[in-house]
Amino acid sequence: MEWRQVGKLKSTYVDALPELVNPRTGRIHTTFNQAVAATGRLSSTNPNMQNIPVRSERGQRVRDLFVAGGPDRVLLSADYSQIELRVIASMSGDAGMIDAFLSGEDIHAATASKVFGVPLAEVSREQRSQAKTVNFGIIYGVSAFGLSQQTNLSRSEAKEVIEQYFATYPGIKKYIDDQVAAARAQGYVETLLGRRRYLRDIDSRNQAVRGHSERNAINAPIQGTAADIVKLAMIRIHDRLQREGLKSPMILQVHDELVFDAYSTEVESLRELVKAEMESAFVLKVPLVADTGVGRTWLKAH
DNA sequence: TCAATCACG
DNA sequence: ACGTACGTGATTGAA
Repeated sequence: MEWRQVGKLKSTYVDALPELVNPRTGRIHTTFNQAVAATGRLSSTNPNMQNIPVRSERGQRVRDLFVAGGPDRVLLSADYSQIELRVIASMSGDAGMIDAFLSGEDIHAATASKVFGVPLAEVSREQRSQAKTVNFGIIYGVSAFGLSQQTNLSRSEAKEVIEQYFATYPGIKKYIDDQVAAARAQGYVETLLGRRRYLRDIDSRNQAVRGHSERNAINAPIQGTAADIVKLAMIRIHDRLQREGLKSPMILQVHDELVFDAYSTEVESLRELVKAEMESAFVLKVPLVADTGVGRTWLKAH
């Protein structure tokens, strides 16, 4: 497994990326596709700059190779905190999840506290980790089987955790049922901004095919609304950079993160501008929060 | 050309 | 009885 990890990093990144450096600019120039992903996300090719390693230690050494454009510059990274969970909280109107975000709670710990019925301060690492897995799973339409595969919970335990989750956040259960019903009635679901995903297999007699379509009905409005919001923020940031005469370019989008090649002289005003535009790009029933970081490398900007 | 694998959010 | 968590792109090796 270690051999495979090293081989992946070498062939896909260490060997391939230097070949893609433009001799004129000395930089790598990706292409962003705006009409590929079914949810409205961007995708990135030749090379894919949205899957640069970061999770493993060896992966972090690769990400550390991406540097600012000159000695007078730094990379500024700004990323949305929990944007998809905030979107489902808002779209579903679930009072408990909305309250958790309004109070600025650690959403995974808050979920664990409610689902497992323990005080917030007594949530164990294991409980928080399981709650985090459920929170992510819910966005994808996970089943008890899927959750049991993803955790060390048995199937029956996973079933109970999901039931407790829906008892804690009844609005989320309703959101899921409503989106699947909307897909059946209309043949599509849509984001808060009206982007549609058509689901032609929603009535399939093949339950695996139909199940896939139902999970798309659950997930697409969430992932798609988040994508819409990020795009709005990008447009507004670009406008303000131009209007206010800032010269630091926006160079990357990684779904919930924007990266800028910032001139050191501009970095503080840029940071304020970017954070403000990301957090006000669209008004939900919960706050949008964007965290920023600055560093000489992409890794260190986090 | 395709499936399997693995990198990311 | 059946199938089982969303969205992508690049590389590899076999057909």
